[in-house]
Amino acid sequence: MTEYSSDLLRLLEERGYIHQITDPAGLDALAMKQVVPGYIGFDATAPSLHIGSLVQIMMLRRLQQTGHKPIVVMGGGTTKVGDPSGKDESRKMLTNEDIEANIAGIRTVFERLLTFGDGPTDAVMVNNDEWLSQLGYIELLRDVGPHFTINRMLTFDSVKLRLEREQPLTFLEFNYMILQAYDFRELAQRYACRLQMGGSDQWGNIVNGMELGRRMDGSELFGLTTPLLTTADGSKMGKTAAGAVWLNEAQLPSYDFWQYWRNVDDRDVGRFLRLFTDLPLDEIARLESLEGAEINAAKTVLANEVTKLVRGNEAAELASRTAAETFAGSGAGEDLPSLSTGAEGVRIGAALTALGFTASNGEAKRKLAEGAVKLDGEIITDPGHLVIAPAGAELRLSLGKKKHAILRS
RNA sequence: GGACAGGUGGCCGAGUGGUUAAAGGCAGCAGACUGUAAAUCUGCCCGCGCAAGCGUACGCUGGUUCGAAUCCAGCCCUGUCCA
Repeated sequence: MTEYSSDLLRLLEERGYIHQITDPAGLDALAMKQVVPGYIGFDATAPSLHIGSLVQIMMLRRLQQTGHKPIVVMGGGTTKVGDPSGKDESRKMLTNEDIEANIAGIRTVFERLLTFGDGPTDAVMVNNDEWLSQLGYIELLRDVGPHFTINRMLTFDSVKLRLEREQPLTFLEFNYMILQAYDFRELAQRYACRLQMGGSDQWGNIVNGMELGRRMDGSELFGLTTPLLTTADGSKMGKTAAGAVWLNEAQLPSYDFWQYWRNVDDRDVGRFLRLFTDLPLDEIARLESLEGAEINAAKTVLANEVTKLVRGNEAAELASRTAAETFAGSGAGEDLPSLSTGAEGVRIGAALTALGFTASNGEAKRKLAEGAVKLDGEIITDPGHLVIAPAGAELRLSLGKKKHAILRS
């Protein structure tokens, strides 16, 4: 690997963010002599991003940490179209109101991780709907159309895969890459943006944008992608079957967020510490070298640090304390989910479902039969069991080893 | 517009009239073992009901039949080739 002279590329390199750079030497030189405005685009398909986007968010943070300017582009306009990259399924279309609400939700996370403002290295957030919705079709065709050949568009993985798998790819989606290319060019004009970053699946889109900027305005633009983040068992990060690991509290309680990091695969600990925390590298090296059960200490650090960044100090402390009490002692931490049994009590299966531990009463019953359910440490198998928490006292209801809740009257 | 192929449970994929709530795999959950890890083995895996039982389900609508995911008709959707 190349030795970089700029703080930016050195930091990104040593922490494992770099997969490909269009012109490493050129970007390195640029970062040495000026503030580089760089952007990453985010979808506005949900009211929160999930941890699959966290690498990108952290990369903007690194950009700012090394004295450059992060630009967060919310894909309000492109969300209306839908990125076909890496998907076999088309995505459903959203209304303007949905998209607005989603953007407002997503913004909160960025405000924790980046410093916004008007200064030269302050972050800004823009919605690409601002310019995309202004575009006239004829105008777009005339200005941008000549710079794209269908021949080349067909060679991009996002398109090629769909075709090879004989999956539908609509004209609407096919246009996504043009709009994203247009974004880069527009940002270069508006903010003197020189760099677009993204996941490795965005390489084609990024290169298109660079090309478009060069052909239309003669600007020299750069692209940088991160490796596709998979967990050690090979699955894509951020999606569990139980649902995505959301960054916003409203979509996922901080206790669960903390638990996600606490439970990562041993093999992922070092990598994640480098990517998702600000801890110094020598400290990370030490944590990473822990072996056997010792590595649990490193996982706790990981969970604490990431939760602090994304959810704040208070949430991290509470989640961490709750975990210690719940798993080390036999107690029950205050941050556990809780349920009121009322005076009449609740059937134990219904309680499990109400807490979200089981998806249905049927599943709850099966888990009971399997002996997976404990009430205050005692295995309960009777699905008719009525739970009444005595006034002033707490009962601890558990499904398996990891799901715990507090029952109160 | 035409010919052909196809649309099955979260995903992949068998099933071409009855013991089919639907093989098998993946994913997932739980148990054992552990370290709240991985690997391995075991069990579970549509919903409602304490239960007997009931209700839904194989693109949609209708039909044939004692009985349909399976047969027939129309429609919708997707792909391939042709115009």
